[in-house]
Amino acid sequence: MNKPGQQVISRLRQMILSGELEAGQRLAEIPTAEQLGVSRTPVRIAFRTLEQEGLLTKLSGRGYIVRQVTQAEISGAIEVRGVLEGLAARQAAENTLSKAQINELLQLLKQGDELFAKGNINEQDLAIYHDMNQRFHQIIIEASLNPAIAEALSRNEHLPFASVSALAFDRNNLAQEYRRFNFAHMQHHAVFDAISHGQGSRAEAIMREHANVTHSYAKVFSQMEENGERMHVLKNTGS
Amino acid sequence: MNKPGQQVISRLRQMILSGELEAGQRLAEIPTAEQLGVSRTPVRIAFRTLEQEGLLTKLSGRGYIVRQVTQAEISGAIEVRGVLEGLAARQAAENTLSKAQINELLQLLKQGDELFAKGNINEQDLAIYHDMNQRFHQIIIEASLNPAIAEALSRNEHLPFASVSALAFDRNNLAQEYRRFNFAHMQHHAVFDAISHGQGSRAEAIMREHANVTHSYAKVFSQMEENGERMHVLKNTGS
DNA sequence: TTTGTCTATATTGGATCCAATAAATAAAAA
DNA sequence: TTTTTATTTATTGGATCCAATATAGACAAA
Repeated sequence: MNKPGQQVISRLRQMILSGELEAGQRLAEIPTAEQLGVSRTPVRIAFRTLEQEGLLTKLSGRGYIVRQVTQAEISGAIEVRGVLEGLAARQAAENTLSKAQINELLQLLKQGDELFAKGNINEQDLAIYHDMNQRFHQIIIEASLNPAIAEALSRNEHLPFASVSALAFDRNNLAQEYRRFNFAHMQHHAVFDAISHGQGSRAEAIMREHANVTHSYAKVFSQMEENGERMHVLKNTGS
Repeated sequence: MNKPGQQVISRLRQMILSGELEAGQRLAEIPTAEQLGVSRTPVRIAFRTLEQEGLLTKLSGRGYIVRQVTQAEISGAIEVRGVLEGLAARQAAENTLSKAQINELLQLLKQGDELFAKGNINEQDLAIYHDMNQRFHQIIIEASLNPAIAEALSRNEHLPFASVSALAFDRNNLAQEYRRFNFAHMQHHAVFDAISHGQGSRAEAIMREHANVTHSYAKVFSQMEENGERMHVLKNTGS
């Protein structure tokens, strides 16, 4: 539970995902152990774990380095996410949603509708949308009854935009964000409709296109960061 | 390189993949360390590594257990493989194959053609086909220029049939296997043709169906094993 | 015979130490 | 001044030990 080993893994993962440990930074066992106040053993195990998660790269004799993430890597991961979530939607359509799943999806869709019914959106709304969005996607993945999808998606959790829980928005242009997320939410409706009617190909196509919206946004994000502008990313950074 | 740690990981992985350590079997640090002639430290790290690879499941106070693999898990993983390799073929079609890639693919296609030109097939031929098949798929994944695909596929390497390098055949019915692999190889031709002509959707559809051939075969495999019949699986078991 | 409690055993997680290896720095030679 | 060699420092991998925790077995009571 609260053993130092698990805490070391979680802490380091959080430090990497939050940017506290920047890409390119070198980490070694002894200094890290001192910094975290533990012996080397849990740090050694944490490093290997995070290496396997794709967050660290091992140097040959000088510790580990926080992985640089390339734009091509992010772009490719969004494509992978698109096909995997598309497959999840297809398989969910081929299965029968449970009553509980239907009810929860309807509840989430209604929750989203209420956000957009106001005609505008603020950051608090977007945090709510984020949670609703995440749960909506999770249910579909669960409804696929295919553990390999969640497994394959888990490899993207550390990449900006490619994580199923990631949500990026431009805080300086909330009117545009309102329209964009409203569109995305209407895609949620369409996916649910397709799944409910057992329309696998339709569900898959919508869900793949749903991920492509993130794709174009990742490019805008890169340009804004080059221009020194800031974009806000909402995602989970916990273990 | 040949440090005990790496050897322990490789050795255990091989023992699991070969069936020497059977699904459901329990492993603990101390007896395993004794058996392999090392201290507990590399065994501890190996267990965690293999847990992250999906080969072991941790018990709460009694070591690890070799993971049981369900038929649904295999089936789902083959689906995932289909969409990922389909995406790879699509992206390869959207990129430009290098001269070297084209030449190697042509060489591999020719090699396969020669196998089938004889009008029959034996186990030695199938071993050659296996290597040719594996390399063919690898090139397409490389040509996609999308590292996330290989990354996501790597999660399936331990599952029967879902690994890109797996090739199953019924050694008691080589005439049927001849026809089946001939068909699969003609799909290779079709995929190459689609990619060469930049036909992304066509390439993706063929490749997805190509994986589905494995799908139906995995079901036949289950029935044969229940009937006590043996089916031969060619795949890589190395690290 | 069954259930509860206590004890013994098995097992893991972490700390510490030692040896091997890699990298950085200093000193010597060209 | 530059290059090569030697030395020092940093770092990792593995071994061993200790403490904590979980599990199994033995024993007593109902």
